[in-house]
Amino acid sequence: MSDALPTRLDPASIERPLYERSRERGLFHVPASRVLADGADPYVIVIPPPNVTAVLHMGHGLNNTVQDVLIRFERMRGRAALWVPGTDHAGIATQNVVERKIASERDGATRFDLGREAFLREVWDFVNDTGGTILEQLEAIGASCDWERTRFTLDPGLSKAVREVFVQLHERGLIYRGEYIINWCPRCGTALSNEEAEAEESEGRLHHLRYPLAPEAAAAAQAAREAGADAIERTDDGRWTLTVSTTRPETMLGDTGVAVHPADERYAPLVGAEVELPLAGRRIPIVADDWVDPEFGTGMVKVTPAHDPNDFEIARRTGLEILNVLTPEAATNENVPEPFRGLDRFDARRAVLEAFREAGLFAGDEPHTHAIPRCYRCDTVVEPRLSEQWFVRMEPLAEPALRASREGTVRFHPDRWTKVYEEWLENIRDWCISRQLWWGHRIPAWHCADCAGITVAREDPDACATCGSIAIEQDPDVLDTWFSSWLWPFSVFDWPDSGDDLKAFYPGHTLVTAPEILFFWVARMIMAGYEFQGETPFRDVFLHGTVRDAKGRKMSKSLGNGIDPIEVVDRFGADALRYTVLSMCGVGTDIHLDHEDLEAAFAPGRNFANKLWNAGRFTLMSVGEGTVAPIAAVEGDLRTADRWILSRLAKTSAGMTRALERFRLHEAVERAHHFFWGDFADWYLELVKGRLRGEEDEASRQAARAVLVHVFDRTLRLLHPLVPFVTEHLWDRIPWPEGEERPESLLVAPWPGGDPAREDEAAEEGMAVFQELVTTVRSLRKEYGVGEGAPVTLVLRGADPALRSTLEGERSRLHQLARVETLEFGDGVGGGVGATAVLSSGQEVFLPLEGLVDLDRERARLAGEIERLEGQLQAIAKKLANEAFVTRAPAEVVEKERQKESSFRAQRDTLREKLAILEGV
RNA sequence: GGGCGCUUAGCUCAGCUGGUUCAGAGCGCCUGCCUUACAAGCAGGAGGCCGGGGGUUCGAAUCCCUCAGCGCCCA
Repeated sequence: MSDALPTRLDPASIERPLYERSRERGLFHVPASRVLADGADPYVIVIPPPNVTAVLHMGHGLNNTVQDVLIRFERMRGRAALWVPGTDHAGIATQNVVERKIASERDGATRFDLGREAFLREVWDFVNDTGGTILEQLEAIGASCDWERTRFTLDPGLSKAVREVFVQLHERGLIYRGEYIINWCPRCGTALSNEEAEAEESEGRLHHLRYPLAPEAAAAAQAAREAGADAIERTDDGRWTLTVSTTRPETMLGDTGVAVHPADERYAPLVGAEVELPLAGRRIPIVADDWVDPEFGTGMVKVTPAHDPNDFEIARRTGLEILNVLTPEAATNENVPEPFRGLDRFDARRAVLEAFREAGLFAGDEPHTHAIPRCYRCDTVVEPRLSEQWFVRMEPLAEPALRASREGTVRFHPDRWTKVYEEWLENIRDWCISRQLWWGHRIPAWHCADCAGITVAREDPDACATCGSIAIEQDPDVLDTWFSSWLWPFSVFDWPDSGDDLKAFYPGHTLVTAPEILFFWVARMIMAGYEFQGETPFRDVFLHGTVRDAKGRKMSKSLGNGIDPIEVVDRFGADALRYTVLSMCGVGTDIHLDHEDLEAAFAPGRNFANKLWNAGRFTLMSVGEGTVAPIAAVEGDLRTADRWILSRLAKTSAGMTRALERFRLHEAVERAHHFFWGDFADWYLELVKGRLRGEEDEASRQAARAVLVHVFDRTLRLLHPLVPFVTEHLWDRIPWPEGEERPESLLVAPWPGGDPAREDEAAEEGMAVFQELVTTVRSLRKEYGVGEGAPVTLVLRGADPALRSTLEGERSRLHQLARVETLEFGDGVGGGVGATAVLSSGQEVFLPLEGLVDLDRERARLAGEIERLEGQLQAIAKKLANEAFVTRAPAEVVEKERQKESSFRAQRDTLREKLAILEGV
């Protein structure tokens, strides 16, 4: 394959075909037999399933790029690397979308107008039409998922798993049904779990309301007042009142009591007395309960058992009545007096406050910042509501999950999430799993009309398990979507059927996700893993940051600050997208991308891919068509530069391996970049140009070709997980060393782990001197405006014989890299007018530039340098004079300081002498 | 209220187990280059009390305490 490559990479023309080819070759697919029969070491990632109706955003882009890097890395390391893709049915979200669609298409029709069956057909049609979109989009960014294993949480197999789990938990007594205060979204019309009700800080008001005490409580009120109860007051008309505070005044319509702390002596006389609840015209008792905080507010709280979880508990303990005053839509219901009936909760709030003002019972209000829970799907303010729901008892499930992190079986990266995870589990609360939706897994429980018994079964029952009646009806509710997601690590492998896939691929290895769903999903998966498989679903949890815009705001549809990854891929290529986000993917840090300037935002990736492309072009062109020898065959002809680049390669390979193993993707990218761009392209390619052109002997040319091919091959392997497309395109075109077997594809070419035997300190030191010399000459030339094309003479003084002979051999390289026309050596410090600098080892670098060098400027420059060195020397002298340092610091550290001192001194002395000479001119 | 994290160049961030000519990278900026792979590039440069204060240590951007500012999670 020697088709000429254009000077610019055109990602659009190469990416898709390469992806299709790899897929067709079956490189993404991992059959269980790879593990069970061939004994390959499995490496398994299950995708965090995106919502089936979602379209790809940058969060997905980052998340899946990270997973793909890990999968490609482990695949190259020879493991059976399996990445299972799929989607989540996303109960509320999907149902909302389809409900809106129906409403707009059919004149405001609701799902109730259609009926359950017809509505579900609509949803399925919608999902079947649009459901595959996001997975196809993943292909565009290069995700090497095993597409033969794509799963959907509503697939028959996964639905079977959900049902099995429900039944098993029910059998174990871990699922129960009961009436409790749950989080209710009045807009979605369903219960939510605690995790789905997201608290949001907001500025509200705390209202103080006066409740009159019943007349017969006057004496008790008097006593309380005397006991220091400031909240007990007498109004102008002689009535006694108490004051309570609330942020939700409308709930007072459902108050059934007022509570004080039992040990609060101020209110002791009032316990048992009654209050005349304003507006409602009811009498409610004052009760004592430990939950009340005497320090907070007045120390008296109104109790609204049907609309507050704490109040509900108080009512249970003290026997207060429970009165529901809101409809499912959060409007006031028939349990409130006529004037307040049928009002939306916020209208009711205003009406109640107004009524209190009119009655003279309003005791003022004040600004109050508090956390208001909102529905995580539609942002509506969640209403605590008394409702009969299904719950999972979580404490027994949490125990092994907690132990897993404490014992290090599951590790979080970054580590600080461990504590967050453990604290959540330590304070675990039961999980409300029923949802009043239609889209999802219907709860496998049947209610009997005759005996009220509930039948929970794996197969749909014909009769009540308790009384045998056939008057049974399935529970109308569906399960929380997360109730299927938490089974994902094994339900994708056909559990509860125990087939080869489960044997081969469970437990998995790495989970890659965002911290937002640590509780929702990650913790629950671990719990389910232990409960149903007896072991953790994965060992490592990598939690990456959030993608934000240039101002640090989270990307969102409503802000319009999102970036469409597909647009990025179309314009700059998947490689550019991947490289860019990876280069910013520091452990635990968010990623900032400017949505208003995609060109700038993705420049790092685009530039890198293009640079690689061009380095590849050059390599392929210069190596040419002839046979290439393996490295071993040219060992005797290797030059310092060859040994140097092989040494750098070895260190880079080892470093990248370590970085990827530790999920330090940003570091892997940085090492790759430094090696490829800084060492390989900037220096090695420049250094071998002449040899490749045949400016030296044939052996040197063949050695250069061999090293170039070898190093470039390994470089492409190292870069492949990061930028899979451009690397594969180039790799396909590399000539292969004679006698070596070419891997089937770059995707499965063995990962270069680093060869310690190739690390070569002598070569690195030699190159360092050469590089310093070149850089110094370039810098001096620039300082005095010697044009880049203009040749110059270099006088190097004080070089030892070894360096001298090395540089003798590099004359042409010095010419090429720094336009050094003539190289002269000398001893001592030279006279003459020109530009001077010193190498770190003290040799004088002198460019005779009569006429170009401004002597005053040169003197000032040298003086400045001398001053800088003096400063360094003083600092070191101080250190070395410190006996504590010399005796207590490790010997090699002290030795290093001594070396630095002698180096600085040599540099300074040379410059001083030079300056003295110039001052005499 | 409880917990966690962050603060290093104009911007976004590295800097691991305290010690390398330790203060770095990318982007941006300045100067010069269309050099036979690459102007999406090359060469050279400017730019920082490592948030403030205190401590531990022979030695602190790095460890500890404290203050300030910002952010996140839980109640």
